[in-house]
Amino acid sequence: MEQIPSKYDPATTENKWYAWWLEHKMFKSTPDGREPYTVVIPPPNVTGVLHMGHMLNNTIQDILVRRARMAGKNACWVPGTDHASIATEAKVVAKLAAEGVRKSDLTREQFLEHAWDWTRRHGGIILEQLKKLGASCDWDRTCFTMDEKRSQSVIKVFVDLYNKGLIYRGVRMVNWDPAAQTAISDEEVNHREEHGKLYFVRYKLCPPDDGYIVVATTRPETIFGDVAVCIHPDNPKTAHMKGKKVIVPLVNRVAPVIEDEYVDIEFGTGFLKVTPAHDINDYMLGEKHGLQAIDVFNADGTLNAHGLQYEGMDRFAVRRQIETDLQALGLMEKVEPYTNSVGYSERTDVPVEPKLSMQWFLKMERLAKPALEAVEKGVIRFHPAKFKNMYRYWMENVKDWNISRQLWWGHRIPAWYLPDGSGFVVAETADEALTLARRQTGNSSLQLADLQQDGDCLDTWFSSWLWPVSVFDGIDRPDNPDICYYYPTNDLVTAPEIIFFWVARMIVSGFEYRGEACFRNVYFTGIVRDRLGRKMSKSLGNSPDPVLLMEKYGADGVRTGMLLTSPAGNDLPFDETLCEQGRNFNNKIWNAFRLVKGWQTDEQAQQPSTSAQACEWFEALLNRSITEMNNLFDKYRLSEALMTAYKLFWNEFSAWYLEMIKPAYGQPIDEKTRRATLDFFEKLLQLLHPFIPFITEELWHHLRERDENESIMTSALPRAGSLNPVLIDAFEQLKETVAAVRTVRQERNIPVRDALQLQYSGEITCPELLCSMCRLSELTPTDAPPEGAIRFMVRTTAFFIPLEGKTDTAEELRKLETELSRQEGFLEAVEKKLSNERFMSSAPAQVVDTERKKQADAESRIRTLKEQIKSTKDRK
RNA sequence: GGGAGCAUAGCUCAGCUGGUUCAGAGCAUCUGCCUUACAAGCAGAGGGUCGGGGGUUCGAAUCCCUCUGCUCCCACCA
Repeated sequence: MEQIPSKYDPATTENKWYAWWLEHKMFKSTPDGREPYTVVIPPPNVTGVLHMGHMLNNTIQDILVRRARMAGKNACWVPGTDHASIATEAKVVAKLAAEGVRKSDLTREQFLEHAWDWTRRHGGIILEQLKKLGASCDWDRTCFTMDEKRSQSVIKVFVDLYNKGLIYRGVRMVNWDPAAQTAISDEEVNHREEHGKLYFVRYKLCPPDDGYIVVATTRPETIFGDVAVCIHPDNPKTAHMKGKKVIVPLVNRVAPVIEDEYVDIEFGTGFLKVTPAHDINDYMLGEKHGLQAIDVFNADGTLNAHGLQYEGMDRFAVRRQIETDLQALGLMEKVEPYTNSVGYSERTDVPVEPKLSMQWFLKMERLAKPALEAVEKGVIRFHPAKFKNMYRYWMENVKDWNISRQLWWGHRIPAWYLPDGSGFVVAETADEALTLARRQTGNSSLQLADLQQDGDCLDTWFSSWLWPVSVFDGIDRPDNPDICYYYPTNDLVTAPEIIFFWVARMIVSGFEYRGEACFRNVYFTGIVRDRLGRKMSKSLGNSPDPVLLMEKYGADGVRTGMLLTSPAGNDLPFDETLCEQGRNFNNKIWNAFRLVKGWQTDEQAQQPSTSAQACEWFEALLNRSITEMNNLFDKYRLSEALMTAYKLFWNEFSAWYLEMIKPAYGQPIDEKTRRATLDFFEKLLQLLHPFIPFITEELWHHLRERDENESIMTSALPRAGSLNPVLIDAFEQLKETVAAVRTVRQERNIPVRDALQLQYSGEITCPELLCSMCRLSELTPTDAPPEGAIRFMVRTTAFFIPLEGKTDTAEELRKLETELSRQEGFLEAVEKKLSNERFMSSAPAQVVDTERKKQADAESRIRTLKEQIKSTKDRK
């Protein structure tokens, strides 16, 4: 044993076993006769690096996958990455900019070259990091949302949906990201409260009328797009303006005063400037009243020619300048501080600009129906279930999905415009497009060069929404063996933040392309927060580097740390001390192993009765824990399942069981006990393996001889045998008694090596173990407590330790009397209950029985306490 | 503005359809221990009137109402 160090070193073990698992193709899955268990990874950004959220999410997936594998299922965890079009394109643009190259100077092909280069250079790092974590993905199945198969699936789906009449093109007010220069969906906009200003601007009346009205606005820079001023038809304060015209400042455009109930009478001055091109509500007003929409911005957020002398200036610079200029012109009534919420782009974090543009949309109403129903009816279950409400609300009010993005990095929209703007065709390939175009135009001499493919690409989610189907090539080859076997997948583990972006849409596509739900359960993880409760983020710099954490505490340690405190749907307040706790736990296992491994066996030796009892007890306890863990896993309460195993190993197995059966130093152990112990140890390792795969694999191999290709990974999860609650309770009483004796030793400063005599009055359990665990020289029943003994009670049994001279009578008496009055109070309450007729008549018999038992126990305790007090007093 | 949820020991949480596994767990704290598996440890102990108030009931952490304080989602009044 000397050669086994007392500190477990995870680094070598973890690298060794991961390599071994890969080499032995342990994660590989192919369809067979077993029940499949499928998980698809939420594909991380291909050029991203591992953060704490990934750690949590992937640890959970790995636990579920490993457990399913040990439960005899054919477990398949498909890894992959996402091309993340906006984020990646932004990074590439920034990189080029740093080199002095502007995107606009490059052709699409040249830019994509750079993007692919970037992807190849930074791509897949995150997958390597997942391997450090121990992720048991079938790496041969690694997919990328822009690899050939996935791209083909996306295009095929687009064409299919177009042909079904579900995809259309239209001008809409979209959220424009001036930094990324693309439209983004509503879901990609985050609103933030912001302290800004409310400007009160004078609009002169159109001659012959004289004077002016005051309009309140937060965005004076959009004044160039003003085409009307709107009043509420019933507002007496603005009624005098009905039918009049005003002159928009700076541009001197004549604009009518229109009436609409949309205007809030209470707000501002009652006059609302109408800028249909730059505000979603104004846009609706414009539509309703037949107003022109004048777009005053360029794609990058600078003013265009409509902005007159401000042309080329940034929108925020213009806002400041206009404030000054209007003041100079005497057209600024006043400026007030004002708090309103401003939409920010999730990807680039710049304020979003409402902008009119031509986009592609997917009609969602029909598609959403089966997806809504599946969750409502529980075909797909959410954990925790509270997210059902959110989902329902969104699905019932689902809007058409803007699927086009004005980017190059992504799947290019497979639409080709005909010459002369006479329409377009949608097809999977350019050749098919040409054929279609020729047919549509009746012009058989049409050439590919005459067609112009749409320059936009598809929203990233338009590829990831197919993920559970496309990773098995189920779009292109819907009858292939993989998709038929692995689909529907079982569990999806993801963050609630992307329930609409991704989860809902996957469910939609699953029904549309496979006719059934894409998964059975969705486990929503929480957000990883720091000690102060802040979300961990790159910009705050409050996120520890997961790789460094794993180097410091071992992957097993970090996994334990992450899981110890993260019930589904709850945020995880991360603290490095959790990893420390995880590491300590692994070290505990390591040292328990050192003990067990160090024993010599004596083939001849008889099993002591204490060991026999301990074995019987621990087996019962193990069975109970297995049952508990099964229940917890069924409810996806993984933290609690881990805690159950943690306590079983540390508190029961190490602190009690091993102490009970441990032979004296240097003494051999009997074969029967040794075998039972190894068996328990093995089962404990198996129960723990999904949580801490590395150390359990290592020790499983050391525990006994194994075949070369055997792994704990594919060993069968232990099943629960009989529970024997009576035995477990007997041991609980034993443990309470042992603890009580230990307390006496500590309080009286009695060294462990001094044997004690113990007398008792009442029932005791497991006397032999009590003797050995407490180092008793004598254990005898008595009716007459000895003089001057230390006394304590466990349940209804009184114990006495004769220790002349070691007792403090006054203190003893005080304790006894405190306990007596507590017991009397308790008894009083119970008796009150039992004498209450309404209780007796309405409470169930079982409840009444337990009350009676309580009464009897309390009476017995009181009797004993009184006797003790009397004899203590006598002694005095 | 609309909706959902939460509030239990210093911290993170468990407590299922009201009644001894109802006041729990882990960590932290305190007190002893370097007891040949483990000081990344061992043994023991303390700690909460279950956010406030009211109600239903024989009985409420648990059900109802209300107040307070947090969190999240949706909408986006210029």
